[in-house]
Amino acid sequence: MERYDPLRIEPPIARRWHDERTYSLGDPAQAVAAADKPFYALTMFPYPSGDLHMGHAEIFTIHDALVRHLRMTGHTVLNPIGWDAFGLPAENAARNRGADPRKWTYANIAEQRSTIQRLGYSFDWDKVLHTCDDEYYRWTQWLFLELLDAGLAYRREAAVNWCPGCETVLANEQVVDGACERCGSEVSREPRTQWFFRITQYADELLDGLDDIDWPERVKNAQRAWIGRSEGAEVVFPTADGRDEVTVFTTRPDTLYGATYFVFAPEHPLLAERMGDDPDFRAYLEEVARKSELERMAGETARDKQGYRLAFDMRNPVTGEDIPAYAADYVLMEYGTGAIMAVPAHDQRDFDFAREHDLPVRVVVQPADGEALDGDTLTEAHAGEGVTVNSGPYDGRDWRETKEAITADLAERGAAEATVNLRLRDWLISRQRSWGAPIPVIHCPDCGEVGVPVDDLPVRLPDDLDFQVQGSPLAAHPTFASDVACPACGDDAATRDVDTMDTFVDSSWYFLRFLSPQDDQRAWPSEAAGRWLPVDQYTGGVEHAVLHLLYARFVVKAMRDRGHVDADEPFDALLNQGQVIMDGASMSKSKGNLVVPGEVYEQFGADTLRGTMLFASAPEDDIDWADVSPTGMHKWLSRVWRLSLEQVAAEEAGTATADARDHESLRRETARAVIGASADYEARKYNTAIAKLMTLTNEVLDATRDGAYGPVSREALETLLLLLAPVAPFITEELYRRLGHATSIHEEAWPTADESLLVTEEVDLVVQVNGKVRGRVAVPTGADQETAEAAARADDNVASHLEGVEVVKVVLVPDKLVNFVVKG
RNA sequence: GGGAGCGUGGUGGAACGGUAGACACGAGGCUCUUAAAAAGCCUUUGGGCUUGGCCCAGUGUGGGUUCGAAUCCCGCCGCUCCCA
Repeated sequence: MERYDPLRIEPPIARRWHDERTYSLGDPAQAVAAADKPFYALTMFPYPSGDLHMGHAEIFTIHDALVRHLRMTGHTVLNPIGWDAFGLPAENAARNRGADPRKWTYANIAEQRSTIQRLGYSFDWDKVLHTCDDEYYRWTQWLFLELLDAGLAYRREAAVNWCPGCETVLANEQVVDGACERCGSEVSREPRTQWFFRITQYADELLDGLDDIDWPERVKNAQRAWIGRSEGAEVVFPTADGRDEVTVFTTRPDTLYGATYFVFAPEHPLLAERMGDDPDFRAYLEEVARKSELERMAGETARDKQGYRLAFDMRNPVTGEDIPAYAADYVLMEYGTGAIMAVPAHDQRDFDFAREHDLPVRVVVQPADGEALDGDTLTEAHAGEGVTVNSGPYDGRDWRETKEAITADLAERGAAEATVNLRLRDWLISRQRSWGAPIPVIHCPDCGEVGVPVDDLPVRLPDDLDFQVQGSPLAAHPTFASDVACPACGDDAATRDVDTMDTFVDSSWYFLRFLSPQDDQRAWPSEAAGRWLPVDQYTGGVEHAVLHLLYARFVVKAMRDRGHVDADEPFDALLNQGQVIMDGASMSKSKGNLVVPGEVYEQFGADTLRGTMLFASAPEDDIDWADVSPTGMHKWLSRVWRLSLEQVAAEEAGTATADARDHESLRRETARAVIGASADYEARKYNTAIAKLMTLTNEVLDATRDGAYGPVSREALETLLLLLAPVAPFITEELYRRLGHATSIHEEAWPTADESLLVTEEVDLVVQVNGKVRGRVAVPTGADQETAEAAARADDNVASHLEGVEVVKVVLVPDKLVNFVVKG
C-alpha cells in the first residue's frame, strides 16, 4: 500500500494551480454580468515584512475554505490578492542596512507569494497588485486629487510628534514612553503644516452606517467610541477682568453651578497672549511639549496632572463667582475648544485635580437614591444621573431637564449654544517618509497649492534616493522638489510637496483596484464597482478594527459622492479571526516561541497545516499552538488516504462486489454527514464540520473491515472527499483523480443528501422522571403520547422510579423525549 | 470607573431550553512485531454500590424562571478586550 506522502503530491498540484491560473476569474466587469451568484470574497492583503507568519496562514486558511465552499455551491467568486507594500520597515532596512527599499520589498513579496502558492490558497493570480507599483500609486494620487477637488483634502498647521534624532514626524504608535521607538530620542510636539482628509464631514454617516452592516459588535463599538459623538453645549466664560471670553465644550451643562475652577490646554492661544512673557510658564510649556498627545489622554492619576496656576481668574457665567484658572495637560487643544470648565464633584479627572490642589468640590447632582453627597467628604466623583441641587432656579429637576433648561436660558442671552462634539479628528495623511506615494501637489508662490494634472500622474519616487541622509530622503533629493513648474502659471519657482501619503491611504481603496488592476485609463470601472461592492465577505485581523476599516468606509462614501461608486459601504460582512499564539503569549522571535508555517508544511504538508488550524477552534477564537496537534490531523488524512486506495484496489481486484456490511447504516451516516457538514460550512464552523467528517471516516472504517468494499463505501468516500475539499484541497484533488474522475474535485458541485434516508421506522426515546434520565426505549417514529408513555412505563428502570409516586403530568417531545413529572 | 464578551474533563473544544463532555489531543493498557516505528483495538469527569448494570454529584459561585437550564433572568467572583 502506497503511503500518504503529502510532500510528494502537494507541490506539483500547487504549482499547477498557480502557473495555470486555475482560479482566475477573468475580467470582473464581464464576470459579474454573466454571474449567477457573484460573490466578492476579500482577505486583508499582507504587508511584506519577511515571510508569511502563522497569523497569515490562519486567516488565509479560513478564507480559502470559505471561498472553495462558495465555488462548489455555485457562486462566481472574485478572490484577489495583493500586497500593502509601502511603509516604514522597507525604509528602515534602507537606512540601517543600506538595502534598496524596492528590492527589499519585492524580494519579500516573492517569498510570501511562493508560500501562499505552496499552501494552495485559491487566489486569482491575474489580479495581483502592489501598492508600491507606479501603476498603483498613480491612482492613489488620483484619489488624493479627487478629494482635493471635492474640498475633502486640505492643509493646515497641526502639532505632530517630532523626533529630533531621526528628523521626522512619528505616528502616535511609534512613540513609546515619550521617546522615539527607533533611536530613543525624546519626542516633542511640533507645529507643522500638514495635509488632512476631512473625514469628520462624514462622521454622522459613518456612525449611522454601522447599524446596517454585518460586523462583529465589538468592532462596531470600537468605531462608535472612536468617532465619539457627544451632544452637549458650548458655553462662554468671561475672564474675571471682563476683557476676554473663552468658549468651552461640555456634555454636562447641567453641572455648570458646580464649576469651581477652569482649565486651559497649555497651548491655548489666550495663554500665549497673556502669559507668554512669564519664564516660569514657558518652562512649564517646554516640559509639557515632551509628552505625546496619547500619553496625556492616558494620564490616570492626579500625579500625572501637573497644573500651572495662571495669573488671572475666570468668571462662572451662572453663579457670577470668580474661579481660579489653570493650565493643565489633561486638557487637549485638539479636543473640543481647548479649555474646560472643571466640575470636580462630577468628573473624576477634575476631582483628582481638585483634591491635589485643594479646590472646592461642590455637589450639584444628587443621585435619586442613597445618602446626600457632601463635597468635603466625597472620595470619588459622581458622574452619573440624579436630581439637580445647589443650582438656584434649577434645583429639584432631573439632570436631563436641567441640561436642556440651562442651555436654553444661556443661549437666550448669547452665552451658550447646544452643539455636537466629536472625538474623531480629521485624518492627518502627510508623512515625512520616502517609501510611500508622493502627495501630488505643487506649491507655487503665486497660485498656492496646485494639484498635479491627472495626465502627469504618477508623481514617481526617484530611484536614486539617499537613505543615509538625516530627515526625509525625498526632501533631500537634488531635483525632486525643484525640477518642476507651476501647472497653472508656469512659474519655475514652484516646488513639489515632498511628503508622502500615510500608507492607510493606499489600503483605503485597494478593493476597488482589484476590479481592474491593469487598467491604465481609470482607477476602477465604476459600473462594475456598483455590482461587486460592497465586498460580500471581508476577513482579517481585529487590529484593524478602527483605522483601516474607518478610512476605507470614508473613501467609499467620498467616491460615491463623486459619482465613482454606487455603494455606501465597502464591506458588508466582516469576520475577525483569532490570533495564533504560543503558550498564552503572542509569538515572536525575541521570545523564542516563533513557529512559522514552513516548519509545519515541510513536515506534514499544507493540508495538515490547514486542517489543524481549522479544527483547533472556531475562526473567531485564538489558537494556542502549544495546544494543537498537527500529528492528529495528519493521522486522520492518512486514514482517508488509505481507505480510498483500498477502495480502488478492491475494485481493481474485482473484490468490491460484496457491498460493505451494514450498508444501509453507512448510507445513512453519509447522508447525515452531508447535512451536518453543509450546515456547519454555511455557519463557518469548520471545526465541527471536520468533526463530522472524522465521524464519517470512522463509519467507513467500521463498515469496510476485512476488505468489505463496494459501491456504498465508494459513495461514502467520494462524499467525504467532496466535503473535505475546501479544507484539504490537495489530498482530495489527488484521491478524487485516483478514484477515476477526470475533472478536478474543486469544480464539482457540493453534495446533497437524500433526506429520506434519515427517516427511520423506530426512534430511541429518552425517558426522564422529573427531568432525570431513567432509560431509553425504542418507539415507532411519530409515536403519540399514549404509545410513548406505555413504552416508557414498560422499561424496568423507569417503572422502578414510578413506583409509589403520583404521576402529575407527562411531557412528550415527539421522537426525542418523554418526561414524567411525579410527586411524592 | 463605564461598556462588551467569556468561565464546561488532564488539554483543544461539542451540545435549536430536552441523553453534558460530540470530534480530537494527551495519558494508560493491549494486538501485531526480535525490538522500535507505523497501523489497529480498549479505557479515560468525580464518587459510590448489591458492579455486565444502577445510584449520587457535576458546566466559576449563589439564587430565580421552567416539567426540564451549560444554555434564559438577577447577584457575586475570575479572566479577556474596548473606552475612560
